[in-house]
Amino acid sequence: MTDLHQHLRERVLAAVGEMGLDRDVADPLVRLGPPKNRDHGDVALGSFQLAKLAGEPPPAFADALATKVAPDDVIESAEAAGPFVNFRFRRAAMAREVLTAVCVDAAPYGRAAENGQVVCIDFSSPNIAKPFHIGHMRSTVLGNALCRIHRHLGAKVHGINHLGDWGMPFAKMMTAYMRFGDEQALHESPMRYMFELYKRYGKEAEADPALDAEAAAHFKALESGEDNEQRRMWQLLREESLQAFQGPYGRLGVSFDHITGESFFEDKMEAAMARVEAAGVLEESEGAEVVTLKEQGIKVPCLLRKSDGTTLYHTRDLAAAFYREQQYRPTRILYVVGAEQKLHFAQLKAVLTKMDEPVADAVEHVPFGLVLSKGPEGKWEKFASRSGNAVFLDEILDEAVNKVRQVIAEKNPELEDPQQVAEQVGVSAIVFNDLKNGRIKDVKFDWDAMLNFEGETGPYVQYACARLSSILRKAGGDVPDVASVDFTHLADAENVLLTMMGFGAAVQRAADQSEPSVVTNYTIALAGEIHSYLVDHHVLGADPAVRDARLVLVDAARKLLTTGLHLIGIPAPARM
RNA sequence: GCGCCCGUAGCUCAGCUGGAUAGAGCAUCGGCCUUCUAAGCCGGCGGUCCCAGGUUCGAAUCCUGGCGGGCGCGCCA
Repeated sequence: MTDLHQHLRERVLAAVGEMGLDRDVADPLVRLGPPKNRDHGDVALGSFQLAKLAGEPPPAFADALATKVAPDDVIESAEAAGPFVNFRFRRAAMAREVLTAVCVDAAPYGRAAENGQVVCIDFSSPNIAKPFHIGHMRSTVLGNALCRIHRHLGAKVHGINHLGDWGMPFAKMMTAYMRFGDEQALHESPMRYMFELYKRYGKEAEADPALDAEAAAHFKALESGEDNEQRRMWQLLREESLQAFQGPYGRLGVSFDHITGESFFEDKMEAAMARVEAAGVLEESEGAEVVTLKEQGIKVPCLLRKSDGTTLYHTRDLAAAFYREQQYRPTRILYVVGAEQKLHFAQLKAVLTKMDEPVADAVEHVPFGLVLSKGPEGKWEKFASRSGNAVFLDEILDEAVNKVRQVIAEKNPELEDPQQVAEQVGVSAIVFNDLKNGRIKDVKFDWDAMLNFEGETGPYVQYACARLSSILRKAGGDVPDVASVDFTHLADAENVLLTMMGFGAAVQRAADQSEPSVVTNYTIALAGEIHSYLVDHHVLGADPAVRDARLVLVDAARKLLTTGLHLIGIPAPARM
């Protein structure tokens, strides 16, 4: 909440108090929000519930409330409109509040002070025995954005890459490599080659079921902890793939605080199992060790040890939860993992609950939809890496970057370092597209839409930043001191200012709902206001006092847009 | 079969947790470059908010029941 909103809220509460309502009772009913239509005012209050409390008809109550909130140096007007009260801030006050706060980097526009929250974010976590394809991108970019958003709000964030470097998928890759692998080919192009092995294994295992048994045996040998061939194989493949993954991570601007894959918990699983057993919830079933969860409302039990004695995904996630709790003391642990694994995380949380472990409350699955591609009949269908039509992320990014390069050649041929800008804009277009819609929605991977850089796209927002940067550059680089600005000159920038004031609320909502798209859409809205404003408000040609005020506005808008983009992992080039 | 998710303009989606006349972008049609980047701006067209009940002063939003699509349901992750 901005200072202006805080002030308004105080005034409304005082007025409501004068009207005979108990302040504490009324407090939660004072819900100030943006009005349906901006023409109505800056902030609206539906007085239905307050009126009910006062025993008056809403329109009469709204009328009385509006007269009680007299104008002051912040509030310009309060007008009743039927059961609603519409408030307007003084334009100069809005400009002062926003521009000053942005300028000194104060919260909620700038990064907040430590707030005591500790948030673990388990994201990306790819199965490194598979190629890094488009499907891996969602968790990666969503998690990266959530890390940045929580950090901005003052949380201590632990971004964790819980690599899938253990278990059966890895064992299958080992088996394929040990049967028909070639070290030379592996070194040449690890990701491509492993994808070939992956496909070949799938094909051969279909014809020869013995392959899966072999893989299971290899996994058992690996998990024995002995220094054997399997372990050396595991090490080799793990290093190669991890290396190969650095490419995509680098291009996406993603980094991790901890890369602790499933294998990291190899020596921590027995302790975890002992803890489950000590809690008295472990049962034997058909030769396996399970925790039944009927009383938690989940029909299927959670398997923690297979009948051949080896561990499972759940075992490692459980060990990881204990480890994170003891190591980081998190208030929240977010698992940014596809919606198809909902049951898995419900089980994980239920097991911890049944064990009476407090960390259960921190566990929070952040599910997201699938990536779909257009099928032959125009129907949206799942990307299937198994059938071998997986699209490598690098190819997608390259295609977008190439398209951007063309656009640059066409629109801004004199741009220096077009290659770097193309990379920044092209990769962002793909990332932005992924973060634009609510995460639970399936992403429709539509080349035409993604390579169109007009409208609600990453380039659209970056373009706004570039235009602002250009103005500042042409002004000579010196932005006037905020303290010297006559804010009355910015009355015509009310739409920009109002939108800027919504920044904090957007970031907060994104964090609360684990929904980066709120920030993405915010950047679109602000960029739109800026584009509109710049059309008929020239900065450099204006009278000195107006010019100074507008320069400060431009500088603040650029800062805020840059921050917004940064929060979703996207750079803001100064020229494009 | 059971559980969960989704259903809003031709297409892709918002809709701030129940409020005012349901909003954007794309596509389409029309207008705007002698001044800071036209990857832009302004306007037109376009709606049975899947259907039927219910709760409420008020429902796209909450509840029940359908329909359509998707995902999941013990030794994979």
